[in-house]
Order: sequence, then structure tokens, then C-alpha cells
Amino acid sequence: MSIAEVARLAGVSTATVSRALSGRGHVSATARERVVAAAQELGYVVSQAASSLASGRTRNVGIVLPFLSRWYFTSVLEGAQQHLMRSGYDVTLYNLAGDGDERRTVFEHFLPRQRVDAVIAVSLELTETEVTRLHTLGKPLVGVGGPIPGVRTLAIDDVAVARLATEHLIGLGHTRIGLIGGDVASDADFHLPTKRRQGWEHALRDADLPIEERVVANADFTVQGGYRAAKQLLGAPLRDRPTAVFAASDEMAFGAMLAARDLGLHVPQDVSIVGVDDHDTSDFFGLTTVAQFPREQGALAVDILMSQLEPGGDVAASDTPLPFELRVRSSTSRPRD
Amino acid sequence: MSIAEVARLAGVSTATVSRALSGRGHVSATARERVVAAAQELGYVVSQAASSLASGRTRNVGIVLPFLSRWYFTSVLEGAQQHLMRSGYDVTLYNLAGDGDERRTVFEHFLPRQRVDAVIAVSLELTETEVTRLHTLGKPLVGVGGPIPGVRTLAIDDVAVARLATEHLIGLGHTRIGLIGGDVASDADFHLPTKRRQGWEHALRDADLPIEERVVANADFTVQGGYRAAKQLLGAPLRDRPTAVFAASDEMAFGAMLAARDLGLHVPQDVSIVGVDDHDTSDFFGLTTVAQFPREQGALAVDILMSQLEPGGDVAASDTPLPFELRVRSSTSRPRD
DNA sequence: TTGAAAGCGCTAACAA
DNA sequence: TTGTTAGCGCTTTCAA
Repeated sequence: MSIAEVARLAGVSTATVSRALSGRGHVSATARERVVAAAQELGYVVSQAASSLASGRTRNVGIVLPFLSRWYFTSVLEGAQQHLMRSGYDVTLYNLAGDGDERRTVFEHFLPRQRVDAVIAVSLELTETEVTRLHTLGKPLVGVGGPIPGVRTLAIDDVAVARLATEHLIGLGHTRIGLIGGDVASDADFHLPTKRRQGWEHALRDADLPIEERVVANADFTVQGGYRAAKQLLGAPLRDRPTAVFAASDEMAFGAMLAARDLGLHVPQDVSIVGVDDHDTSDFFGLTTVAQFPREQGALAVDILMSQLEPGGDVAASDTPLPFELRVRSSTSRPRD
Repeated sequence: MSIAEVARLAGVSTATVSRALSGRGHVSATARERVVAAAQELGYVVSQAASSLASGRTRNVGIVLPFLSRWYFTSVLEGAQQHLMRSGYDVTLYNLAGDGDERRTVFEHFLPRQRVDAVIAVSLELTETEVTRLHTLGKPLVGVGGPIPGVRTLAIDDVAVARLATEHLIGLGHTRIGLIGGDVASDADFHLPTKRRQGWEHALRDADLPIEERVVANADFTVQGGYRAAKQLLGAPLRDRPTAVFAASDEMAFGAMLAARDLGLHVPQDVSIVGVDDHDTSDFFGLTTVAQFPREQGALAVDILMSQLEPGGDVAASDTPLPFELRVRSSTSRPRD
């Protein structure tokens, strides 16, 4: 089943078939119709290999991410994949979970072998070597979830997000506001924990509130980690115990809510809790949070790539900052008098 | 950067380079060394497109799944992807979430275009047309998570799993055991809800316990759904209230645990709860569950494909049933006297 | 064990 | 607008 058979059946040349089916170059309406009909009849689908070899385009995008097991990553992936599929692009997945070896293999072996036209890197801080490698290959690259030097990246303003969450608590009248931040290990990639901590500090400082180390506990962005950290903070004697906690992710906030309950504290009467993300289950937990929109972030990354890949593609998706939004639910309230 | 340059530098023909690098055909040790050195020096990586076109092999496997947002699916994907990468294979992801249109596009347009050597279908019941389409293309296909007629599939024995969970409760002395099953919508794919319900029924019947509709509530496999269903079951007057609940997934079991707490019931003193999966957070919740091993299932699917794809591949991974295992934690105990 | 050379199926430059 | 044709870079027969 090759293009030649379609050409024969349609009574045109292979070049015309190629043009008609790919939409590149001019083809008369009649020719196009006959080609489409012939292709349909024969069940013809172009061979990607042949097409790529001849054209240099693969119609395939590589998506590189550090984990598959966290809500944020799969959401970005889902958004990007759906959007790419609509443009006729395939997605090749490179998951870097596991030893660091995998990372090297991906960059030195998998990505260069001309299988992808472009790369989306999710929450990965690429090294200069890695960026250079992709650029020398002429592969457009866009980052999602944090800045990569010299590369177009999409990320919410993490400082502002944390500040917004904290200001929400301050606005309710809280003055002793704890922080469940990210630990050093999770800071590796985009200093996200650091930024979210900064936002919390800025908000406190602006309100003339003290920044105290004893209301800070760090964790690894899991429910369990958030639980442990919250136990630590909320187990303190009443005079030291925060009346509100800002958790740097919803999953940690869930852990904090469970910890509060296990300590016999009521949320929000005894302690208010706010997270970041708007995870699928946050609504169920009644968690107040600052929503970000990873599916849309994935889709936007695709738009940007398409504008570089396709001649008439959506022109240069603008540089507007990514949206985030406070969603107030039942986990926050005024402190008890 | 083509094979010709490597050949020139190594002082051999392109055929020898191809043989040396692919490992197919005989090459003298010296020739191989020189080729490898030359390739290394030039940073040469074969062009997949050219290689595929010439050989008919893509070294790429398509993985089709219905969702990305659930633990089971991403775990299978992760296991399969890591395993494939080790064999030098890429993974192209086809996520069918969204309208049914996507499903058709994937099968009629994306999969046939000679981009993949084989397909792994996760928790999808393919139609005959879809299976035939793949077979005519000569693409090996293996299913994970449920049977596909006429296709090698990997799945735990869902009836046995549910029976085991229920028998655990019976063994502890429970006689009124509720079921949080899957609703009709989620039954579409592999009748998994139906099978897990059957296991529950078998266990009860074997123990001469009655099967009562009023201790059954169905949900959609989410935490929230499990919560609602459990509220229903556990809100019943004492004489009707089950002393134990089998939930057909861990996520629903989490919901049930939360519901119990909100009703002021203690787990396991007032009600025992058991799930299925051994989700990442189950240990944290102290949830007794029947573990299955999706990462390993994904890896096994790959082994099977490899044995069909690679000449000397692991020969026919055997047909042994997939393992599952009761993990007893703190959510189950004897009923209160 | 090696090399020469004929494709693999398509695209795109060029000519008509 | 259409057709002719020369590659794209590799693999794999076939012969040596």
C-alpha cells in the first residue's frame, strides 16, 4: 500500500497525491477529491518513516518529565498530548524517573535520533549541555513549570502564588501563619520550594508579621510528608501553634488536614489550611487553594511549538504571565477569638 | 552527519557500519571497534526515519490508555516505558480521554501510519474491528488490565482478588459485609466492577452469608465517590449497618475511611475497610488491601512484545497468572462483640 | 567477513 | 496546476 497505488487509482502522479494529502502546494479541487477518494478506498495512510526521511519533519514531539506519578505532571502531559493529537502530531514520552543514567541516555541517545521535531520539558531544569544539544539539533524546545536559561518557558509566578495564599490568611486576621514548604531534595529542579517560601515571607513582612523558623516544616510534596510536617507544627503548645498553615502543594495540604483532625483540631475553627494547585480532589476536601491550570499550560506549550514548527501556525503565543486564582473553600476562616 | 561519514572515518563500508552498530550480521572485532570509535567521535546517532524505512522496524511501541489521571494507568505506563527504554525502544502515547472521536482517530489514523512496531492497550476493551485493524497491519498487540478476545492479555483474576479481600473480612468474624462497587459507567471496559462484585458474592455464599442489596453502593472509583457510597452504607441504622466494607479500589476505600470518620465511626473498631490496588498512599492510610503490581504488569507486557519482535528475545513469557497479595494493615480487625 | 548497490516510500525542486 | 525525478539515510541482499 504505497502512494503509487493511490496515484494510479486516482489517475494522477505521486507528487499530486502527496500534495493533496499533505495540504502543501496547490492542487485542483477535482484532483484533490479523486485523491482523497482513492486513498479512502485503499485505506491508505502515509508512511511516517518515508515522509520524515524525505521531508525532515517527523510530526512527533518529545515530552520529557521527571515523574509520572504526580498530578501536576500527568495533567500537563494530558493537556499537551490532546492538543498535539488535534494537530496530527504524535507524542513520544521520556520519563526520567529512575536513576540519573536514564537522563543521560535520553539526551544523548533518544532525543538526537531524529524521532522528534521538538521537545517539551516539564519541571526540569536542563543543563546548558542539554539545552545546547537540542539547539544544535535544531529542535525547538519549550519548558513548562519553571525557567530554563535561554529557553522559552511557561511557569506561574510562584512567589506571587504563595504570597496570594498567605495574604488570604492574613486578610482573615491570622497573625501566626505556618509554612509547610518543600525540602531540599525537591528544590533541585526549579527552586520552587524556595520561591513559595519567599512569597510567604513577603506577605508576612508586608503585614509586619514576624518570620519565625519554628512555624516552618518542610516535606516532599506528598500527602504523607504534609501529614508529618503538620503534626510537627500543630503539636506545638498553644502559644506557639500557628492558627493557619500555608502548604506549598495541595497534596501536602491534604496531609495537613488529616493531621489536624488526628490531633483533634477542627479545620478551619482551630486551624486554617491553604494549598496550591487545585488538585482534582481539593474540591472534595473543601480545601482553599490557589489554582493553577496544568492542562492549559501543556496546551499553551504546544501552541508555542506549533508557531515555530508550522509555517502558518498560531503566531507567537504571547508572553502573558500564566494565570492562577484563589479558590476559597471551607478550610480557611477567621481565627477563633 | 550520516552513516557515510562514519564509514569514511572508520575506513569501512556503510554496510559494515550498519552491521556493527545494529548488531545484526557478522563483523570482525577490529572493524566493530573502529566503527564504534568513529561513531563516538562524530557523535553519530542513526536516523530512525531512514532506518525504519529501510528495515521496516521502528523501534517504537504505542501505548494506548483511557486516562492518565489514575494511579493504575500511570503505573502501568511507567513500568512499560522504563522497560522499553532499556531495550532502546521509544514509547508513543495515545491517551483516549476526551470524546470518542479521539478513539477512532487513533485507530484509523495514528496507529496505522507505520510509526509503531507493536501496541500495548491498557484497560481497554478493543472492538473486533480495532483488533483486526492492528492484526492486518502485522502489529503485535498485548492487553494489560483485562481480556481482549483473541489477544494475549495480562490481568489479575479480579474475581479471586475480590474474594480474597472478602474472605479476609469473613475470617475476622464479620458477617455483614458491605460492598462499594463500580458503577455502570465504569463497567464499560472490562466488567471489572462486575467481576469484583462476583468475588464478593462468592465469598459470602461460600460462608453461607446472605447477599443483601442494601449493603451495596456503587461509585466511580474516585475518593469522592467512595465517600458518598460509604456515607450511604454506614449511615444505616445499627441493625443494618455493615461492620465491614469491601471497596473495589483503594481510592474508593480512602473515601470510605473518611466517611466513617465524619460519621464518628472508628476504623477498624466500628467498621473494617479493605480495598484493592495498594495505591502509593495506602500504606499511609493504614489501609488493608489486595495489592496488584501495575509497574510489573507493564514490564511484563513489554517482555511479551519483545519476544515477538526481537529474534532472540525472551522467549514467550509464560502464561502464569498475575500475582496479587493481601496486605493487612490497620483498617481491618475483628468486629466489636 | 566485507563491499557494492538496489531499494524502502515519500517529498520537493524543477520543468512543463 | 501537474508530472518527472533526484534524493532523504539507512538496511540488506548478493557476490566476492
